[in-house]
Formats: sequence, structure tokens, C-alpha cells
Amino acid sequence: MDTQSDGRKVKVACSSCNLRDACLPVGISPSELLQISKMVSSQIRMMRGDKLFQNGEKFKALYSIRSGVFKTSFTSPDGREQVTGFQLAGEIMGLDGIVHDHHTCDATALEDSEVCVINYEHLEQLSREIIGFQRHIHKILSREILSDHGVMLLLGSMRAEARVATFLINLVQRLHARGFSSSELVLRMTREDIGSYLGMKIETVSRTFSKLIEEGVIEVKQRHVRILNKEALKRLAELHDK
Amino acid sequence: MDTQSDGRKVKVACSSCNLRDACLPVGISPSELLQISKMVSSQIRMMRGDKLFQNGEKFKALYSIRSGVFKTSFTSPDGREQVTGFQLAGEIMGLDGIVHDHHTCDATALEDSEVCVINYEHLEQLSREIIGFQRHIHKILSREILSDHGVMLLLGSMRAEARVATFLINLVQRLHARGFSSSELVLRMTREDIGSYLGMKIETVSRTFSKLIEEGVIEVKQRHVRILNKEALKRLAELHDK
DNA sequence: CGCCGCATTGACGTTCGTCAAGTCTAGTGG
DNA sequence: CCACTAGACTTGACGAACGTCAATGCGGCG
Repeated sequence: MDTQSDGRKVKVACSSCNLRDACLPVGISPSELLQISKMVSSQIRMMRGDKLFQNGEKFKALYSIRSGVFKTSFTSPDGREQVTGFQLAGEIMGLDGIVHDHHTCDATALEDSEVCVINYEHLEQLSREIIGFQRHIHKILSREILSDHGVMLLLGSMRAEARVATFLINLVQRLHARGFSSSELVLRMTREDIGSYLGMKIETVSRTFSKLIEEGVIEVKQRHVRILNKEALKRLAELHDK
Repeated sequence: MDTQSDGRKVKVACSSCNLRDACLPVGISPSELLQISKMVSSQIRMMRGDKLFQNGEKFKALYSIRSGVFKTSFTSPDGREQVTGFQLAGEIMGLDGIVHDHHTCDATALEDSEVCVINYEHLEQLSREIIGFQRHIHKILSREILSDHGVMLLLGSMRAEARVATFLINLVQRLHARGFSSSELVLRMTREDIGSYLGMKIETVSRTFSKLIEEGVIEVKQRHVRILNKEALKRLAELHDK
């Protein structure tokens, strides 16, 4: 079980994971941690561009990112793609698959990544047994809803500049919480992905970046972004009004 | 317990509720139904305009609509309102409050309504005991996420006409599932609410309705809407492209 | 070196927001 | 019973923001 033939699957205990404070095992005793560890049936290594799951696939497990970055996206019947989010280490993917026992979106690795596979039936069982774990699962689901509401606010009422500013602030905050810089970040996604997520065309994304550069708020080299004036950026993010 | 002094609270068993196939008790045995009934501590009657809960309030319970219509809305720090959804009978509100133990949006009755109060701690306990109930809760949460993704797609990529068409189709479908007409509906919300939800200004909402009337797709008298050509409406809803 | 995908920039057009005037309905009080 | 008012809604004229189309730049890779 510890090693797999194809080399894509490995086994690492939750107890030795440096994300154990951010992922599933929050406020859990060592013995319970072991149980959770068993629930995580395997880890998968993925290359940039690989899809972890796709719309229509049978839902069997949730996925926690151990390292790397993903995007989740909807492809509507007529072929349009809507990016619904970008996920970082410690975040859970696949929650939308629970309702209909089938995944309803695609999850694509934006860089080489590792994910933990969390068997759903096993998770259900554990959340009956470990007190507090169930609530944690509810919170994860609820957090996703909250975050989606934030995006709805963004899409519904903000102008392009505010959307991009909000996007950058949110991303750099989440990266900072994972030990990265609070003022620099590397965008693992294309401008197209950003545009889809923020509800704007790629040209508008590009122009908005240029504007922020002109205003001296950020510095951009390719996909590397440095925030020069976080206060100004935050002010822009609050300047709604479409 | 059955009657309350102020007359606002009443007690009705889940087993006698005509929504028992749509609400919490799905695929549940009679004895379990009784348990669930106990979890529903009370019912509240509300008048149009009353708020069921507000942003910042302590989260203690979920709420299931027994009759009536609600809107849920975000009020951002700078005072802007974003409507995040409209809820009909059998739908659950308050899910976004689980993460932080506090409600993060307001729920407002759009007509005189009744709601069932579902004590959250009690719900947690029951979902450990009744097999299948836990999964049902997960599905409710997951459904909310899915629905939010749909709104994100709408806000991110549709033009005004498609947004309104999608809105009307979605609403009439949900009403139809509750025994109402599949081609007529009464909008309990103002144009302003619709605009906030769909990310457009009230004037644009109004103009879009007018356009749909001109095209012979719908008929509108005040808040009463009759869908004359559902096929055409569906086609418009799929005509994304902002 | 030259290709390819990604990104930027410019010119132009469309859609939707803004501002302002006006209509309709329900509710109130004479 | 009718005039009066307030709030919700509609409509028109105009402008700003963003989408569209097209040309060009740029870095990575065979």
C-alpha cells in the first residue's frame, strides 16, 4: 500500500503532513489523527494541465491539495468555460459533487501538484465517530458557500479595476497564510483563466493590469506580481460601483 | 409548547408537513421522522419585510421555509446590498453561518411567511445517529454550492437578456415543482432585488422586461409574469456572450 | 532561427449605467 | 368617493466602461 506500481500514488500519514493544521485534521487528537490518516486512501502526483476529475465523473472522494495550485471550472453545455475558483495547498476540492453523486466541474492542476484522496464514504463514517469532525466538514462546506457569495458580490457590483484588485489581495493573503510573501506572488493561471473567474475578457484583464502598473500600485513581470502599494490596492478593491 | 404566548411561535410535526418530501426528512422512517420533528424546536410566523436573521447575529439554527418567499442578502461594509438568492418553501437558509458561528447575510421575508427553526446542535447530533441523514445535510450544503456556481456563470458571462431569461426559467421551474403553474408566476421581489441578484441596474432590468414583452416572449402585469413562449425564453437564456 | 502560445496595445462599437422625467398603483386622509 | 402622495416602475437621452477585432510583442522550446 505504501508504494504503488505506477509511481503516481504514494502514502503519507496526515500526522506528518505540514498542512495538518489547515486541512481536515483540525483540533483532533493523535489517535483520531491516525483514523483520519486511514481515510486518506492515497496521494496522487499530477503534472501541470492534468485533470484531477471532470464534470460527469462519478463522485467517490474529496481531494485535499498537499502541494500545488488548481483551478476548478464549469464547462457549460454550449462549450463556455467559467472558472469557479483557484485552490491552494490545504484546500478541499470536489464538494460540489456530493449533491448528485457526480462531479459537476473540472479540476485542473495549474502546476505540478500532489493531492490527497479522501474517500467520501469513509469520511461520512468518521464524521459520525469523531466528535467535532463533522462540524469541521460542515464548516468546510459553509466556507465554500461564503467564498462563493464573495465572488457573486464581486461579479455583480464591481468595476474591472476593483475586481482585479480584490483578486490579487485575496490571493496574496491566502499565499501569505501558507508562508509565502505578503507582497509578491506568482500567478499560476493564464490571463484567460483570470478573466473567466472575474467575468471579464482577457484584453480587459491585461489593460487593467497595465493601469495598475501605471498608477504605481503593482509591478508585473510575466506572471510574477509585486504589490508596491497595498493600501492603494485595498482602496481600489473597495471602490465598487460598476 | 404547542402554543406560545405571543402567537408567533407554533408547533407542527414534520410528519404532518406537506413539504416532508422536499425538506429535511427525505427517505426517513416514521420513527426517525419523530426524532427530526423534535429537532425542529419551533415555527415562526413572519410578516413581509421582517428579517429572520441578520449579518453578525450568533448562529444557532438553520431555517426551513414552510410557506412564503425570502431573499438573502449581503450588506457590504460600505453599505451596498448584494442579493445572494431567493428562497422558496422547503428550502433551507442560514448555511453560510456555520463557518464562523455567526450569520453573514440577512434573510428577509418577501411575503408573509412561516419558517421552521432547526436547532443546529440538535441537527449535528441527529446526523450522527440517523444513517443517511448526514448525507442529506451534506447534499443540502453541496446543492447550495452548485447553485452559487450557476449564479457565478450567469454573472460572469451572460448578457442582460440571458440573465433575466435564466432567472425567470429557474424561478418558474422551482415554483412548478411546488405545485404552481409552469408558465405563470408572481414576483415577490422588487425590480431592485432582481437587479441586485442579477448584477444589473434597476433600469436595465426594466428595459429587459420590456424587450421580452416586445418580442412576445412574456406578458407582464405588475409583478405578475406569464411566459408565452418558453422555448424562446430558453433559447435566450442560452445565448450567453456578453 | 523560427514557431507557437500567451500577452499587450490600439481603434472602434455595443451594452449597460447614469441622470432625469414621467407613469402607475396602492394606501391615506379629507 | 375622490384627491393626494409615496414608492415602485418605466422610458428616453446620453456617456462611460468594457467587449470586439486586429496588429504586434515577447519568451520558451524544438
